[in-house]
Amino acid sequence: MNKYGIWVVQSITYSLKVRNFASIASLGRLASDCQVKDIESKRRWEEGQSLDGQKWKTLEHKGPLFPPEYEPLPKTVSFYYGGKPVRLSVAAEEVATFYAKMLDHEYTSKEVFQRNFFTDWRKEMTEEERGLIQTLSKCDFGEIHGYFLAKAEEKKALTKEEKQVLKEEASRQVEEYGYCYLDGHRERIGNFRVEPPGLFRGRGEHPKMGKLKKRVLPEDITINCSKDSNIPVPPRGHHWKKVQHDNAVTWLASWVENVQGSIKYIMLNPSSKLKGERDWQKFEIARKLKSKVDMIRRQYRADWKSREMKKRQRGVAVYFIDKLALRAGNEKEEGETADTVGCCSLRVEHITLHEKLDGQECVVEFDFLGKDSIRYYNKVPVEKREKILSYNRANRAVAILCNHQRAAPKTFEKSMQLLQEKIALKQEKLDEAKEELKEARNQHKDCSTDKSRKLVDKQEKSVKKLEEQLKKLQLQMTDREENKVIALGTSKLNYLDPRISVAWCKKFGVPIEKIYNKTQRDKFAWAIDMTEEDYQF
DNA sequence: TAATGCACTTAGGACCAGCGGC
DNA sequence: GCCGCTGGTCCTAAGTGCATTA
Repeated sequence: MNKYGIWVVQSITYSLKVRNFASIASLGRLASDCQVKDIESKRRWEEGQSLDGQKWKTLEHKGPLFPPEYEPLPKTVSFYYGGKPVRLSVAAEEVATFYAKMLDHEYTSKEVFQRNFFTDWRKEMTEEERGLIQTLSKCDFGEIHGYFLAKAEEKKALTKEEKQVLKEEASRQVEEYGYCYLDGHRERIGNFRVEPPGLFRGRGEHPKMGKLKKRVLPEDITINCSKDSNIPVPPRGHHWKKVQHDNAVTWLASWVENVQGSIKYIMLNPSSKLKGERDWQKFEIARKLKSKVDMIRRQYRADWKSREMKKRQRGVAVYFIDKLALRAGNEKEEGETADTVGCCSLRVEHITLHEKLDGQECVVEFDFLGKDSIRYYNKVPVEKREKILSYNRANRAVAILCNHQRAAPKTFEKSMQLLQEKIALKQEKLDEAKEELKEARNQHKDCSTDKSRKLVDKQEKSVKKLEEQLKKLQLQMTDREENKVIALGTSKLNYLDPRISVAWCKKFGVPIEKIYNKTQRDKFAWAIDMTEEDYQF
């Protein structure tokens, strides 16, 4: 991700946390209303918080729990190829059962899923099997599928006592493997089981759906624990990939999964001290952000007027994150995951700009797939900027490129001062109008009549009008400031193809008089006459 | 400085137990 | 007793972002 992206991403994290201010504040009130029952337990969260990145002093656990070995199918259950029963090798049969178990799922109807499964399945076959089984459509997993359905039914039909035995066995496993000792506290582990083999189920249109998730062996697993603790014992006949004692991390065991090459971790349960502390810190950051958010909002608004395109883009990105709580949108490797985006990775096709939509002006329509391929669809009215400013910026960019500079006009400071006074006056009027509107609304609420309704309408219009006038003056000020030492005339008259300007005016409904004076219109009469809005340079 | 690695959080969906209605 | 609904838990994919490396 580029520097701009990283800055945005950091800002985003904080602004997303702002979303939680209301709930955090209410929780805070709730907490203060309650008696603190257990000061000891509070201390527990605060004790030993290390500033040097150490996450624990002692860590002891039993290692992860492995899924059961594959149990071959009974002789009576067969896989069929081209209508004939075929006895598969254990490795190929196991992968076939993964597919058979999923037959009811929509996944198996998807071409990508089928292709990935078949490719990976063939890798597990013997030479002889590979020679025989060449087409998925000739494969019949029906009997295997039926076998597993029957097994599920059998499980359902177990007696109460039999179910109790299974439950007790599960509890025993949790007791044995589901806890660790961290700094002397017995803590629940979040996921103490190694993920079982199966077929990868990505979300959305994932290019790797159906690929074989291989069985994880002790030899794949790195154990993390205290040096002086009882080191977890690997299953008989196996050994760990590595045993390390890194207290800068919180995980107990890890391995690399084969489908995406990412690292999987065994970590603590959210109820643990470690996770609780981090959660607490997260909300503390959000609290700090609360005092900065006004400044951030002022900053991104100021950035919209920046001469640098990067800053303007950043300003818009942060504005949308703030307004819509979009995710940051990191870069992703193409073809490796589903095509999903966030704020910074949005593409042109995800956005439609409407001058008017559903009675509102300047509406941005978002339509994209976000995290987990969940569709985001939203129509958002945004703050309007004067189009003339955009034109002048383009003009200015050329002038800067060509170094068309000028001395600041002698009257510049004075005229800016006047403009500032005008803005202040307008702001005052706007404030007054808002007060009057508030008053009118209150009166209408107390005693609702036609007259009071009309008064509210009138005041609303007045506020809107003043807001627009104020915005216009502010834009004028920005434009003048940016133009202070730039001579636009030369580039406008000599370097900018007037047809581009004319087409732009036509496309966006900007009167040509706004950009060309009488002399310029005469000079460019040919362009005004011949150019349509779709003109391409 | 960009790319990559690593560690962590977030979040959707599967699964399961409990419950009420029929 | 069966069935469907609901809510909680578990599982793991899919994000984010800091740290490290090239």
